[in-house]
Amino acid sequence: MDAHSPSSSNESPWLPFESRRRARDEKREAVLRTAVALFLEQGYHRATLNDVAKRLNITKPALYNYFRGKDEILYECWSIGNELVDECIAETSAGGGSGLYKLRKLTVRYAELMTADYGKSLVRFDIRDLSEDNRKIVQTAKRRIDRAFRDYIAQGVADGSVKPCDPKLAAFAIAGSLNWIGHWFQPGGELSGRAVAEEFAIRLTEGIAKTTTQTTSTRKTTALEKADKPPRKGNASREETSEHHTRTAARAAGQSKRARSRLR
Amino acid sequence: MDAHSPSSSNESPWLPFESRRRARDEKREAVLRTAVALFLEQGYHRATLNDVAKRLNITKPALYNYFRGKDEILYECWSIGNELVDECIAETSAGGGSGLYKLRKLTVRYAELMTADYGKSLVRFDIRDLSEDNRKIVQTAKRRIDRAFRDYIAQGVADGSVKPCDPKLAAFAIAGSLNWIGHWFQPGGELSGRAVAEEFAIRLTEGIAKTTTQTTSTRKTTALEKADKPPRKGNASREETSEHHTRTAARAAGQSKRARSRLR
DNA sequence: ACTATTCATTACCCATGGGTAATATACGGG
DNA sequence: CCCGTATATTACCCATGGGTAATGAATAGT
Repeated sequence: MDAHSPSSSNESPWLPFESRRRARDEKREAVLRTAVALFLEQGYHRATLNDVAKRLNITKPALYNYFRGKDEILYECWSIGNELVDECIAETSAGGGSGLYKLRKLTVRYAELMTADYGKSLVRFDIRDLSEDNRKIVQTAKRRIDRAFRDYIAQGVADGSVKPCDPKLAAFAIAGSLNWIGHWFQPGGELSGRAVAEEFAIRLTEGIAKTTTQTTSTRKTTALEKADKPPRKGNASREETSEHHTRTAARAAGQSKRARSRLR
Repeated sequence: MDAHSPSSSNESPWLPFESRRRARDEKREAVLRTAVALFLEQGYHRATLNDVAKRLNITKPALYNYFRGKDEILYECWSIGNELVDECIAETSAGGGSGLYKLRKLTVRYAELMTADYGKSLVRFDIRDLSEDNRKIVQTAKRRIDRAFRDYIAQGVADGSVKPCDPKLAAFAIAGSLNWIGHWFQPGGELSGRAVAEEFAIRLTEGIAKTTTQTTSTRKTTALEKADKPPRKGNASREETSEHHTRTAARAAGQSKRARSRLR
């Protein structure tokens, strides 16, 4: 599994340190994966830190090596989900296309996020369980997501791909329906997350689209095929911020910007 | 306020008893009104029974004269909301009309419910906070609501008022959007509950309706005007079950069927 | 080998809050 | 006038669970 055995004594003295740091981050993420799953299946208040620890084969105080407290764990779970959404928005905004095209693209991706744990955490967790500071961050982020939907709709109205409507209410209607997926979707059902996402993307946007899509429900192509401007796909401006851990003595310092690894 | 002063000694010995019972029910409902408001604004777990009592100018143990415990209060709040929904469904099913008409009727009413406290309790409260028995009741009721949406859609597909689609997914999409209203709507905003309901009814059904409604958003007529079969309005089969209190010695017996007074 | 750091454990603290017991007050009926 | 019922209060119990202190076992670096 690990490629760094401590056999060769000198040569690359950084690796042990790096591998330690990596191991630590992996454990941190394991805590979050376990926590988000447990918070979702039992609810934040019913799930105890003992439960989380037990599922990881450790004890409660060990968790405090990685997090300041329960609410910080909650926040970090939410934060991962938020990063995933931010990526969706960034990619959608970066790629071109009509307002309708962007709206559908975001809808598909967002819907699929709602079928996975970290996505669900965005809509199932209660903002009031967070600290004052984190709560403000979350509120701001929520507004940003709402803005994305509204902007795409407004853009679609402007460029003619979307029927004239109130972007605010339309965004509420679409996002609400998507958010609700996070409440009812259970993996293992008859529908895969992807299938639900595709279906919802069509259903939710056909009402306001100028170009009426055929909804025969037996279609097997992607939800985006009919959008009026497929963008050139390829390099989508992968900005890699390469945030570095400044881990010093302070145990479990507030490191809300975790290394951008392939989570989930 | 009360018309029953104890001056005249005999004549109508029932009244004092009746008035006591009425007073009791009013207090019970006052508790529920306060509780639902508090549970919504603070969340069930953060809101304590002391908070509820304090807001009523009483103390915590006094609540136990009316309810067995916190979870029962939660259940009763939910139950009132559920009764309101049941009335909507009953009236909608009783009145005639096409599938689309019924779907829109239910959508409008349900949306408006979501803008009020007892309606919100249907979607904001966590089923896992209830006792085993009550949880089963709630789950059954939720399925019944879902069934209503699906039935109307399927009926619409059958009678040609709704485009062919998967009733299950369409119902999820519509109900999800409506349920989400209970999460974001705050009275006192720029939009009234009724306005939101009307707008959503149009927006959510126009995607699957065969008869495309004009969505100019400057329209001021009701959401139902274009439906293809306005039913004869009038006596809508008011079944009054006339449930009676069997209040005996047992303090706060399980009286999940409260007197059907004008709540809210 | 020696030492410092990391990370986990056991044992504990204690605020919170749902729920109960004992008790006081008001009131209707005989 | 007294009693039973209903309803409220004060004072308390105690299980729960987040969080901490003291401590022990690995491991890296010199």
